[in-house]
Amino acid sequence: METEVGVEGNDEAKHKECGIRKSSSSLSSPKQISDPVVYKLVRVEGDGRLVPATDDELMEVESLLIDDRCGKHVVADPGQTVGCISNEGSSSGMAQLKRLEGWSQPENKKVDPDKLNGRLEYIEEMLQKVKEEERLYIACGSPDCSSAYVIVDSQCSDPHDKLLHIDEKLQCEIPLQEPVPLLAPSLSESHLNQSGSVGECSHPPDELVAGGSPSSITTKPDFSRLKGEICLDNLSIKELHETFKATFGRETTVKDKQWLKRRISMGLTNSCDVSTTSFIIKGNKFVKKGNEEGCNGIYGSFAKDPPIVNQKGLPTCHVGQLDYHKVVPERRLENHNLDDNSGSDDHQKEQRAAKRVRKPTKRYIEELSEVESKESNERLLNLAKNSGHDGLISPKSHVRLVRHVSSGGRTVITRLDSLGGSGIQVPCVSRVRRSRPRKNFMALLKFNPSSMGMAAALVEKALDDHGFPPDDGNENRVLKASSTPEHVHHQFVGVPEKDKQFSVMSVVGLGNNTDLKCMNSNEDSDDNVVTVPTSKGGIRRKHHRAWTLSEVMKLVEGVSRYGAGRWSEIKRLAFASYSYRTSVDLKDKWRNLLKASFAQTPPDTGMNSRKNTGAMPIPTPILLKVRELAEMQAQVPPNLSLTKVAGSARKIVHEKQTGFL
DNA sequence: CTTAGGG
DNA sequence: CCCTAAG
Repeated sequence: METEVGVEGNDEAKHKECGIRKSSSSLSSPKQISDPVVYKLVRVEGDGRLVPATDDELMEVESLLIDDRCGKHVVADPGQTVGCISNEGSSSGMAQLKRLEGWSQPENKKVDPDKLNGRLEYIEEMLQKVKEEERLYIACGSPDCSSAYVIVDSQCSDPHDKLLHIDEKLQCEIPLQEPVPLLAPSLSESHLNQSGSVGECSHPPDELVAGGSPSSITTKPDFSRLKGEICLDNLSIKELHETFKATFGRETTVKDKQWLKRRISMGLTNSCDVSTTSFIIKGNKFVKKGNEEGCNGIYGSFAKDPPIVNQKGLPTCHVGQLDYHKVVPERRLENHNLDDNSGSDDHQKEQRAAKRVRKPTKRYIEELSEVESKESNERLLNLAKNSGHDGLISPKSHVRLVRHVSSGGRTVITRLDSLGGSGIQVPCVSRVRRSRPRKNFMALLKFNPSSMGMAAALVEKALDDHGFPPDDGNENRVLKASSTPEHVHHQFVGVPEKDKQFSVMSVVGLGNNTDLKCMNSNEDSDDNVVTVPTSKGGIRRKHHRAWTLSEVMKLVEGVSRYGAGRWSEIKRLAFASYSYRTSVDLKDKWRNLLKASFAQTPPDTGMNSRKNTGAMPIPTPILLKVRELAEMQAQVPPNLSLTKVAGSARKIVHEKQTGFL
C-alpha cells in the first residue's frame, strides 16, 4: 500500500481550513482563509486504486501546510505554536464535510503523477523546515513547548515509496527531539482516532481495502474522535492542568489549551497499550459533567480490543510504539491492565498517578545507558554536527535522548524514560565509575605495607578515578604497578585534590600504623584481589571478612541491648574495635542471622551437618537467641510467625514489647 | 550520616 | 558484601 497525496480544489474544503484556523490560536492570517486550494490525502492501494485518506491523514497534511505558513510564528513564539495542529473544531467539521463530499467520488481518485511528485517534494521541503524549527526549539531551551510537528502518513509503506523516507525521518526525529513520552504524534493520533483499529497498518481491515464502503471508513473514526475530543474540549485550562498532572505526575504552566490537550491525549495514549480505553475513561472522568454516558457507551466496546491491537506485529510504521512497549516497566503494564478491568475507578488511577515514582537507581540508569551509550553518542554527534540531513537514526532504540546539557564540565545526556508514566527525564550517564572510592583504603594499605602492594592500590585508585573500568583484570594492574613502581607518582598527578590528600594520608599512615595487630588478628588480610576463591570453589568478595563467632555473639548481644535497627549504636558500642564492620555490615549480618535462624532451627533436617563443614556453623544456641530476639522485636517473618512462634512466644513478645514501649 | 532494602 | 534511596 502506498501513500500518496492528491490535490483537489474544493469549496467545501475551504470550510475545513477555516475550521482549523479558527481553532489554531492566533496563528492564522486572514489571507489563508481564502486560499482556494486544499490538498487531500489519498492512499494508493497496491493495485493502483485510490482509497480515501482518513481524518488523520487529512489533518496531518493540513497541519503540515499550515505549519509551513505559520512557521515563522512558530519560531518566534513557541508558547503558542502548538496550536498549529488542531484537534478541536476540525474533527466534527471534517466529519460532516467528508460525508458531504463522499469519499468514493471518482474525481477524488484521479491523481496527476506530476502533481504527485510535486506534492512529495513540497512535503519534503516542509519537513526540512519543520526540522529546523524543532532544532530552534531545542536550541532556545524551551523544552515544554512542543514544536509543531508534521505528520506524514504512517500507514503501511511500500519500501519503494518515496514517502517512506519522510516517514522514517519523522519517526526518528520527533522522538529524538520532542520531550514527550514516546510515540510519534501520528501514532498516538491514529490510535485515538482509529478506535483501536491500528491493525489497519499492516493488515488493512476489510472496509479499507474494499474501498466500497467509504462510510465505514469515515464515520467510525470520526465518531470516536468526536467523543474523545469533546471530553477534553470541555475542560478548562485549570482542569487540563489537573489532568496533565494526573497523567504525567508533574505540573505544567503551559496555558495553551491545545498543547495541554494534545499532551494529555498523547500521554494517555502512550502510557498504556490500551490507548483508546484509557483515554476515554480518563476523558470520562472529566466529562462526567455532561457526556458521561456518551463516552462510556461508545468506548465500552473497545475496552477489550487493546491487547489484540498490541499483538499485531506492526512493521515499519509502528516501530516507535513497539519499542515503547519494550521499555515500559512491567509494573506499569500490570497497573494498566488492572485499571482497565475496572473502568470506573478513576480514583485509583489518580492516586496511582499521583503516587510518587521511585527515582531510578543509578545502576539502572547506567545499565540502560551502557547498552546504548555508543549508539547514542554517535547519534548525538550526528545531531550536533549535521544540521542538515541526519542519517536515518535507527528506530530501534527505545530511549529518546532528549538533549544534553553540560554540567560541571561533564556532558549529561538526559533521556525521557517511561517510568511510572510520569515522563520524567532521567539522566543518562555514559559509563561512569560505579563505586565510590574504597572506604577501607587505608586499611588495605596497612595490610600491604610492601611497596608493591601500595603501588598497586594507588594505581588502581588512580585508574579508577580516571574512569577506567574497575574490574578489568586487577591482576594486570598489580603486575604493571610492581614492574614500574615509579609511575605511581605520575598517576597521582591526575588524581583529584581531595583524593590526593587522602592517598598521601594513607602513605603517612603507613609509617605509624597504630592498631595493625587488631586487624591482623583476622584472617583474610589480602584484599588485593577482586575475588578470593574459597576452598570450596566459591568466590568471596573483595572486602569480605568472615564473621567470627565472637563477632556474631557481640552482634546478637548488641541487638538485644539496643534493638535491631540501631546499627550505628551497636557498631559504636559493641564493635568499637572492629573498624571494618560498618553498621551496614551489622545490619546485613543480622539479616542473615535472622534468615538462618528461622530457616533451619526447627526441623534440623540434616542440613546442619552439611553446613558445619562450611565456613561458619553459627551454633544453634546463637541462632536460637537470634530468633528469640527477633520474636521479641516482632521481626519475625510473617509466614513463620504463625507456624513456629505462634504459641510460645506470642505472649512474651507482647509483654516484652509493652514493657519496651 | 544513618537506616532500610535490593542485588 | 555492595550499592543506593530516603530521611
